[in-house]
Amino acid sequence: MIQITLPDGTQRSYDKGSTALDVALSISEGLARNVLAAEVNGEIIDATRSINEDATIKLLTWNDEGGKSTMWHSSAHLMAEAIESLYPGVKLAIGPPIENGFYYDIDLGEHHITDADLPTIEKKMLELARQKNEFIRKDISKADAIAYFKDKADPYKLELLEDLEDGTITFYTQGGFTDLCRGPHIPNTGFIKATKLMSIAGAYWRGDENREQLTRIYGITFPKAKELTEYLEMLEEAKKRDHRKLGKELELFAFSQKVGMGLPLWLPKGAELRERLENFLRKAQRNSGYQPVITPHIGHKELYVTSGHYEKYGGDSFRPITTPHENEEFLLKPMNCPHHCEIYKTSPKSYKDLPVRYSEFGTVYRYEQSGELHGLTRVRGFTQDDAHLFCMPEQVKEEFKNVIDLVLYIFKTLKFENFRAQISLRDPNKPEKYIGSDENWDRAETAIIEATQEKGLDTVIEYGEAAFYGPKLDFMVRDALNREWQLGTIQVDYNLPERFELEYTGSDNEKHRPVMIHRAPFGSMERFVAVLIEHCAGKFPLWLTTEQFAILPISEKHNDYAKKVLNLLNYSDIRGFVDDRNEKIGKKIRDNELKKVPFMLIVGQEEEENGQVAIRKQGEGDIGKMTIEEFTNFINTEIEKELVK
RNA sequence: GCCUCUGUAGCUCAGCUGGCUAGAGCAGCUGAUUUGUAAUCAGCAGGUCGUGGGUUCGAGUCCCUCCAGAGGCUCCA
Repeated sequence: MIQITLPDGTQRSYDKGSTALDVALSISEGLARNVLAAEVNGEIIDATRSINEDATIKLLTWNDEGGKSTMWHSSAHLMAEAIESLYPGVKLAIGPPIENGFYYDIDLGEHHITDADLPTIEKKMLELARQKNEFIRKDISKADAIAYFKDKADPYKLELLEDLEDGTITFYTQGGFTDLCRGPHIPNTGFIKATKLMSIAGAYWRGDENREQLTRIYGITFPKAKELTEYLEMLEEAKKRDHRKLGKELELFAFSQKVGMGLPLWLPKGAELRERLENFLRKAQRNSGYQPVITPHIGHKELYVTSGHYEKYGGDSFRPITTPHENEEFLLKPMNCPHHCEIYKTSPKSYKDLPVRYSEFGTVYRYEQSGELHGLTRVRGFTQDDAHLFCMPEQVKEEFKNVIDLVLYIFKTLKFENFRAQISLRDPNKPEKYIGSDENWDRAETAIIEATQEKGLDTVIEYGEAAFYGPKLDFMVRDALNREWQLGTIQVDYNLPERFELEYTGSDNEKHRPVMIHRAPFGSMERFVAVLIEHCAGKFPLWLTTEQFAILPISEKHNDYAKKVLNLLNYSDIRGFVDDRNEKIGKKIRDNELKKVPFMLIVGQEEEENGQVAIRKQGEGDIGKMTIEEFTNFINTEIEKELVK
């Protein structure tokens, strides 16, 4: 007999060789029907494998990550089986589960698969799934495994086998399909009730662009058809929120081939939105002791040779610009920090001057491969909400805390409630990778950790993720659809103060080297606006949006009254316009709803007679009549509610 | 950069296996209408079918080049 401990702590005895499925069955039949795999002593294995020793086990169902990934791994095998039967002779590479589903990399040889073929494969998969074929695990010797794949002439599996040790190799078979696989798998294919193959992509064998390009097919499966429908609906929702789509519809930004790809053009409404965001941060920064600076868009090549950026990035960057006669070389500014270092050097600094905080909305240009470009999130020219803080080593912690406050203030105001902070530290085993003294690194790393703790931040520590010049703290934000984006960043830098020979005079009258902190709460205005658009689905907070209200006259007779109302409201510093098109009221309402204007003020005879406006809230409908003054107070209160003190 | 797919009017799209002067809706312009909570009606205008080449009696449609966009390009049996 063996002792099995369940997650709630209860212990039960079972015959030696019992399976997780047996355990589930002894608890309830319903549970047994849903068990996909089991975590036994921390390792995920087949629910059908014998357990021969005392163990702590957790039964994994669709509700567990481990259950999902097992199901998707098995789905990859199922897809491979379907493809192999439809396209004989294909060579299989790898087929793992991923965050949302699975993929399989396949060398199709003579065959060619396009999107139009995917439904056929899906159909075949479901047909095979309905056979409820069991996944059968089998230990196999390396020699036999090699023989098997030599027979199949599959070079990829043979290459994988090279790295495996005899005695640890297993095959899994379901129906007529056998694959080299570590497992685990679900008990049988019958669990797979719904499947959708998402896309076809190219992928290099082992991610190496010098090797064979394989065809990768992405897919996802579900135990219930309804869940697939819900998943597809979620994707539709994501599409509706896509900032590229909304950016076009709401006339926020555009791209032009003539201007160049990856170079965004901010349209009037987008520019106004961005300006408001910038001013919001400017104000917060002024209150936190930052000083504005402005630097040019290009800089002498020497500047970047000094900073080290030229050596590191020069080859993968835009080529230098040269002056016509002297042949002096200038670079498009890839970063603002070297310029700020030169500003620091314009006057001698005393310890009494520190910290010095220079801020700039600095536009930088970086070459990105054409395939990497994506809407506003990945561009070649963008504006960082950059600042560089120069301080004494012992001030690092305090400065970090101040920056964290600023970042949290911004996130709170814009309602990014789901975020996570990642601390990136040195790789303790590779000290040679980093510049700066151990003492300073220790101090800075401790400072970051303490600062985040004191601010009550939920953080993850990643060792070896620090830049060579210093540790950092990054903020990853989840948008309304649970997708994660890196936005704000705070980085300690020992490198640039050294390279630019920055100094300050200490209280001991000696020269010392300051520490530099780079920080950007938004990251870049472009990326931030993109994430913001997707986060709020284009319905910006009232304080930020360009058109807070639209006044809709019922007929042209009321245009004059509408303009009078507009003047009064403009006078109170709220923004809007009169929709005086010769259209019926229903049409005006529809158009302004689609433009996501937060409030519509409908004015007709009644309102004109009583000095009122009829308010309609975007997405909600009629909310009653108010006088101009009442509306002014109402909207100001709404704005007030949004802003964080 | 590489792979798969896509590229028709400002926007969203139709145009089947190659065959009359390339269509629709929205947006635009002109006019009528004077409107009460998600699309008033009529007329007009708008396209070198991404680009360049090729096949053909004939190309938006087939083939190749290039350009741009979308999804991908080790989450390792």
